[in-house]
Amino acid sequence: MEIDLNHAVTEVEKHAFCNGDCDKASCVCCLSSSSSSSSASNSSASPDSSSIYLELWHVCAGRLTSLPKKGNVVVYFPQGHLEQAASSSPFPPMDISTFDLPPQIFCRVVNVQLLANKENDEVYTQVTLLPQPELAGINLEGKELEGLGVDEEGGGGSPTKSTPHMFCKTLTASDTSTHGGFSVPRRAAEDCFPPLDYKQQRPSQELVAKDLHGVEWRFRHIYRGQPRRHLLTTGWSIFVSQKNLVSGDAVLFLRGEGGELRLGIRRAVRPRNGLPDSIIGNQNSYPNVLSLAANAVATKSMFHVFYSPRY
Amino acid sequence: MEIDLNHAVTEVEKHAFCNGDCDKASCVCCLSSSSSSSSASNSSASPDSSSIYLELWHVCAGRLTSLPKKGNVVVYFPQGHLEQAASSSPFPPMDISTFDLPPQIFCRVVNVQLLANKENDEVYTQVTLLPQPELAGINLEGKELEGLGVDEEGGGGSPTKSTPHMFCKTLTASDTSTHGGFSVPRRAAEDCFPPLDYKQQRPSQELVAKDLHGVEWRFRHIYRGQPRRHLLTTGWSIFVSQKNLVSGDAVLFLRGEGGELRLGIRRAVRPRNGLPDSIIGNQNSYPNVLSLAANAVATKSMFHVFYSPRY
DNA sequence: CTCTCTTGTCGGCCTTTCCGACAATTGAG
DNA sequence: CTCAATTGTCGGAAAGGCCGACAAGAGAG
Repeated sequence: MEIDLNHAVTEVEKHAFCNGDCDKASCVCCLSSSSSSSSASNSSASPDSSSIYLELWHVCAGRLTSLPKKGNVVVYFPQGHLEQAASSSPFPPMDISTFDLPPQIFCRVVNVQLLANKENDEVYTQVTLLPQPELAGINLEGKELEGLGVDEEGGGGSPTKSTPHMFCKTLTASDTSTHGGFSVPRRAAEDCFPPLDYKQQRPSQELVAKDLHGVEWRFRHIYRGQPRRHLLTTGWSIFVSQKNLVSGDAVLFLRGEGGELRLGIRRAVRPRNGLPDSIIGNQNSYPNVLSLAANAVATKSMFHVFYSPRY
Repeated sequence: MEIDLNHAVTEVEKHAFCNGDCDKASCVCCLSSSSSSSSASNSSASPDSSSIYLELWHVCAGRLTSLPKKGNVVVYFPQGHLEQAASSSPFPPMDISTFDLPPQIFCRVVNVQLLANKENDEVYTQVTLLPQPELAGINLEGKELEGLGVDEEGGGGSPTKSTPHMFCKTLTASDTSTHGGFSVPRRAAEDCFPPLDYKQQRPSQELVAKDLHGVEWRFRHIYRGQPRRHLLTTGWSIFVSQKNLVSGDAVLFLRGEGGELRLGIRRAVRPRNGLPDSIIGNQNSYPNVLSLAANAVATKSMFHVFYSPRY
């Protein structure tokens, strides 16, 4: 499973392209297609295709996430998709009979792109499906998939054991207040950050970590206080304010093989305000969602399904 | 002169490439070749090829700078180049007779690239010369050029009249202290910045200006105090610290036709510490400087001369 | 010269941010 | 339970940074 997923995404990045959907949402393909040009000191946006990025995506998505496998045949349920879209849409419910669609559509998974919303760092996937009308009559056993992203193998998709050094901490009031910095759990700091010289009185270093968009964040990591503990000071408050973090949200750090750091966020589940808070909701909502599928079936072409693993 | 130079640089950017010399120095070609991919919120590095960039370069270089014209024939003086290189080199002087070079080498100017050092924003040029052995005997009148960058037309190279809205201010102690912001000369603000609504008590706006590397800097521009004056507050101190500015250095702003702002710096001449403080010094210094020219003469191929207009 | 306009520097004050003190909490045994 | 390790929150202090006051300096007439 892990290997397959990695392959799938590597393919995506090789044939990188950017469609209209990328207008507001930052997508991996766009960013990784930016060349290796030397970038300015306070900017950087070119996540590599290393496995640590995939791991970061999965960790941000939550460990329970599983994804459809590229190349597999899945079943797309228009009704299910419509209901899901309706739940986050401001428009009144629509009648599925408007579209001349069968209740189940067999599709091959052509592509699975791991993406992240540029506005709020929400992770999501774009699944590219190609209808397979010749399979319309077969038995469902084994190869089925719900409309949105339940993998055949159940919950086996998170790359737990290939992420040796990572931690995730729910932010406290002190972490998010402007009064101080971020208190790093001891184990976390020792696992993920370069070691400090504990013989010094207040050993410190600069950490640089990239988020899902390839943006670099810099933090001063210091070991001080009585009792002594690990803290992130300078740079932390900027990160909190730019990402709009509040206590209850979580931040996570990953250390790659080469020692490079990645960081991501996982927001606390907040009461829904009824308005779609991400581009995903809009892309999946009326009147597009089913007409696109219907058109794909009619023309035997591909269509896209967006999927937010966390909802 | 201006038109020729513009053409020259446009050519450079069309056929953008990045050679090994760009390792530490940010060059225009590298940056402008980065595609139009959507960039992250706190990053941007893609200077366009508009004339305002050329103007910024010239203003940073100082108005007295003149440059060789692309397509012209110039005379390269190895001895002069060697002496110039020696003045900023830590190595002991060399004897020019080591190289089997004539005292004057007629060359055609194949290219003139306007570049900026990524580390310290120092402007410089890379002049590409092609030896013209068939001209070795002709008279010098009219078409001569010293080894490093004296144009045939003397000092006519700075685009003064095509830079309608710009200012340059030498920074005061107050401008560079952490205690406050930057006091903008009144004429300068009125010339270069969008007008404020003077009826308000403390009118303000956000200014965004790009430097030579295409990096965006944001400043709060406010008109306040008694007597009232223009100030840059938020964002200014970060600029000062990132650029390592001290009182005596100068900052300059340019407003383009479309209202877009550019800014550059011109450092005060500080006592030389003997060590070359830029990659240029190294590139021009022993043992490369003349052997590259000698090799070009022998193989009838091109060679490069780097030139810092301000020294 | 005088008068006005411009702008450099300063004190005041508020916010941000760094620091250790201390205590609440956690976890091992 | 007891004890030690960990870490959340706080007061204090230093630094950053916004404000107008004031006056030095520049320039016009």
